[in-house]
Amino acid sequence: MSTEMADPAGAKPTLRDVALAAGVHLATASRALSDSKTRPVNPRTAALVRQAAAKLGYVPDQVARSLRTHRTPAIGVLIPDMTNPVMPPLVRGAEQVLAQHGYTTLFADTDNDQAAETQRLAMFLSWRVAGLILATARRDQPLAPELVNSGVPVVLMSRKLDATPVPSATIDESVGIAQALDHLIGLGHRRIAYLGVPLWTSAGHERLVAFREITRDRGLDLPPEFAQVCDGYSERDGEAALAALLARPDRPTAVLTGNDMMALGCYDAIRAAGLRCPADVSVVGYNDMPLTHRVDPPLTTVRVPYFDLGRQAASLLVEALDDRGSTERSVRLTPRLLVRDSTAPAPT
Amino acid sequence: MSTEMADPAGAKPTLRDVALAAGVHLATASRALSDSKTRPVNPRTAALVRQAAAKLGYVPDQVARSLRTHRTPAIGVLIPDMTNPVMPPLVRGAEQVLAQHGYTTLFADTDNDQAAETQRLAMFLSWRVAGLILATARRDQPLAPELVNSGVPVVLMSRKLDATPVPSATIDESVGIAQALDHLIGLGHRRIAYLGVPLWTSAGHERLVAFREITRDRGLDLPPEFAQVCDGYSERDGEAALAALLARPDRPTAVLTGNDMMALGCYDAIRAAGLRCPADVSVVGYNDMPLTHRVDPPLTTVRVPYFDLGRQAASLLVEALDDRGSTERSVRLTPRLLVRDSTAPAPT
DNA sequence: CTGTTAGCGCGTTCAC
DNA sequence: GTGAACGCGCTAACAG
Repeated sequence: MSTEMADPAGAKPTLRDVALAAGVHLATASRALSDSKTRPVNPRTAALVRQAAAKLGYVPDQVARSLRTHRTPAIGVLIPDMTNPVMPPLVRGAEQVLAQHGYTTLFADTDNDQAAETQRLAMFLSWRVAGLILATARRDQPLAPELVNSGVPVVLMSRKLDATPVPSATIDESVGIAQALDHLIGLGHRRIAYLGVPLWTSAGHERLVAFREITRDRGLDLPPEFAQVCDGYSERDGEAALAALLARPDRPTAVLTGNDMMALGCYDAIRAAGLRCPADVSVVGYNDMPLTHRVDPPLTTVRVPYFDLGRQAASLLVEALDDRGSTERSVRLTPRLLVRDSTAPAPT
Repeated sequence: MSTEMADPAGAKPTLRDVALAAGVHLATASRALSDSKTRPVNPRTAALVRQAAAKLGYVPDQVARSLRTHRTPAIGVLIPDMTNPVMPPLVRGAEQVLAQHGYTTLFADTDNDQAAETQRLAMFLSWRVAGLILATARRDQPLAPELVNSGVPVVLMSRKLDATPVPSATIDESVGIAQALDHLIGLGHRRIAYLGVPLWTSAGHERLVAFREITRDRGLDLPPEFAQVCDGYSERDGEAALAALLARPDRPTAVLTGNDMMALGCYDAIRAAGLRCPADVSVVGYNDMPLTHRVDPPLTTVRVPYFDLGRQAASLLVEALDDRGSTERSVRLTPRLLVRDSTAPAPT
């Protein structure tokens, strides 16, 4: 069986095959394809090599290249749960700029599980990723030691750490809370409650702190129970918390929640108490997840630019990778209140 | 500067360092850590090696390993758009079983763009991925030639190809359509319309075909305009299509749509026509995206097990990889109608 | 059971 | 400008 022909269906062509076909040396082919700055190559031969490569369907072996160069153009992205509606735009944004810069995105969903996170992190590290984007960070939990002394650059996405200063792309939660509060106050509300998401994320914590500070700032004198944190993120959590508050004689006339699901749960509590939204109680959500414009009533909520946040997180990392770790800065984006129909003037 | 000590903060320890520390040969250390089946190693020395590895913080270099073994435990996952609510559970499911089997997930969002897809595919191929999961397939568009003669196993997720038989994990669309139709027919509806999603996905095509077949089967005599396909996937697309139908003297009393967004657009058309849902017109959606239970009225829709679909797609691929490509089978899951409040008995 | 040796595919340092 | 040699970190052979 004579097999003198190039075998498009057989083994993958290697750089040597390309060099052979182009009638040049291996090293020349290498330089031609990666147009080496240090060792320029004759344009004519370069064209020849490129032609041969195309003809053979040559695809450079990233694995071999990485081993040689000790640079792996791959970034690990760790997500706590893709089902969380804020995650898809985050990931989409990150992947977009990473690909733009030639990086491949290694993806993992940890399902909010510590063991899963450790396992995925080890995977990423064994791939010698050039950097890591973490959307899984908990405020109180420092970066894993194996991570810090691996020396791999890390950027936190939509999260921050309390103690350790790690570059991050986050939003200014106080702006979102302030806009929501001022909207409500402008509508004449004075008894405003906050039902927060859990505090183990920086976002959750900052929203609560912002609520406390800004209400004090605006001269609102609220009972401490009016600023509380729920156990979870669900409609049921929001419903239960508001139900308790509505039973009070000094019940709130408006409620601001840490996410949209809880806001929708508030709808249920209001209805169950024989009240109406927004006539009796105004509701403001957070995140502007899909379809919140279609619920009844359409939800007033704080829109967070998650897609941009993902892009920024990736940009930060790419920058750091280029500048050899000089610019370890963070970025902070601004959310914007979206007024719909779940807020109305305070009842008199 | 004497640097005789192990440097946990310096260069990554290599297998040789581990072997040295454990007082064994490089190859022995290799076998100990990957407990090679073919070449068993003394449990005592194995423990020694493992201990040394742990102490040094050794992380095996997957890049070097892949170069040597010609096996890259990485799977590329190509997604058309993470913003599409069906995608997150798909990806989550796939990543979960891939990680379970030791595979790293390479992720890319093509933004429904051909050029982006080509670029990402080239990336994946250059990484010598062991397999590919594609959620981007278009019915009429065969697999890219560079892909087919790369020989990399491919599984299609939630999509199929018309001409080429590629293993896939999909759902049985005819079951979903049949359940929806029988529900409507049971409610006394006879004039039922279908407003489909575009036909370039197998799912879109199969839903339309199923609608036509089943309505004929059930003896419904529908004008051809009652089964139509919209240009896009949005609320506006659904609204416009239904508005035209509602203007007819023989307007439908029920409408089934190719996705949930279009179903919600139908709500708008119904309201604009001075009619009510479900009293005058019943609506059934498709996919059961988040919050469809909270819209007004809560949407009756076909729930599709996307998370399982993702798991199955990955399982299919892992199987094929184990069996060396012997079992090139496909899998078909079953959707289930979720009856809520957007459907009611036909008006008399 | 363990040590020895060779080389995966590529980029880079030297010589020419 | 181009050719030759070397080695990245690891595992598959083959001895011993």
